[in-house]
Amino acid sequence: MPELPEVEVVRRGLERWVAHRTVAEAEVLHPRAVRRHVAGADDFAHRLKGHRIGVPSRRGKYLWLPLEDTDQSILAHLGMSGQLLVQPHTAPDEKHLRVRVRFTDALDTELRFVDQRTFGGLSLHDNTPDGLPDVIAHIARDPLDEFFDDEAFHRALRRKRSTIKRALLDQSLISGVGNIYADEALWRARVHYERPTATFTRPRTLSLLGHVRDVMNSALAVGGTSFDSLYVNVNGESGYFDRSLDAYGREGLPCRRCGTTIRRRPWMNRSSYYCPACQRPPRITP
DNA sequence: AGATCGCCCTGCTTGC
DNA sequence: TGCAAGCAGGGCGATC
Repeated sequence: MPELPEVEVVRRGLERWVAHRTVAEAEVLHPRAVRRHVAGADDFAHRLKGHRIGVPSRRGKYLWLPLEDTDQSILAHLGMSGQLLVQPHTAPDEKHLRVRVRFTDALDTELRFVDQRTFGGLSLHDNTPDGLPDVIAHIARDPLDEFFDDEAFHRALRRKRSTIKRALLDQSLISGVGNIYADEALWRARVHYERPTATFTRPRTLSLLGHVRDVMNSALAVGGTSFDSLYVNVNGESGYFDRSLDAYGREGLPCRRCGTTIRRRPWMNRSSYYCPACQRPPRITP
């Protein structure tokens, strides 16, 4: 499941292998992969043709490739299973290949969007004056963004009548955090996933943000080592970092801090993993 | 109007 | 053994 660290690894790969190349031709093999491009697959392909790719950017789990000499960008979201791969022309088509982009230069590689579950996709959008695609203007800055405002995040938490994990997954409050890194950061911060956001003190918020950043930076460091010149990204899963997870996916295993058995609880049609001793449930108020 | 729910999608795993 | 249910889950539109 690509979250911020995995998407950043992809962005870096694109910067190295795709930036500054000119599109010769784009081919959409599955219309659902470009469903956010309202004008349709043919329009998407047509508009890419002949344009040079700029330096890729990222916010949260979204990344985009500016089209030079236009005021537009190719927006990409990997969803659950999406991959952006740089492959030799001769590599056989992947089973779930959705979009192919060929370039005008003599390099023997092309860009491929491969996505089994098709939750992800590519689309073309106008940029806002800030240079980000207009359709993601509502996505908050992510915790690795130098302009992320910790104080504003704390105030937003205090205003909300919600619980902390919902807030961490709310991409309009803080972006880039998914189910895995939410559980990991909460475990590190010793906070239960259902703690009401209104109970957060400033030190607790800042501590949690610190753990969010720590776990993402650790994952990013490991993701970098799995980089391969053929593959722009990792493998679409958690990369090598899954070996370092302390909570997510560890139901029935001992907490690495206190030895108590890690629990899994159904939550919002997914799962929350936590240590019942380190992460005490909030007191129920009548 | 903010919070919550349901749907989209496929392949692997689990259980009867 | 075979089939079906369960599970993975981000984001967005609909609903309360």
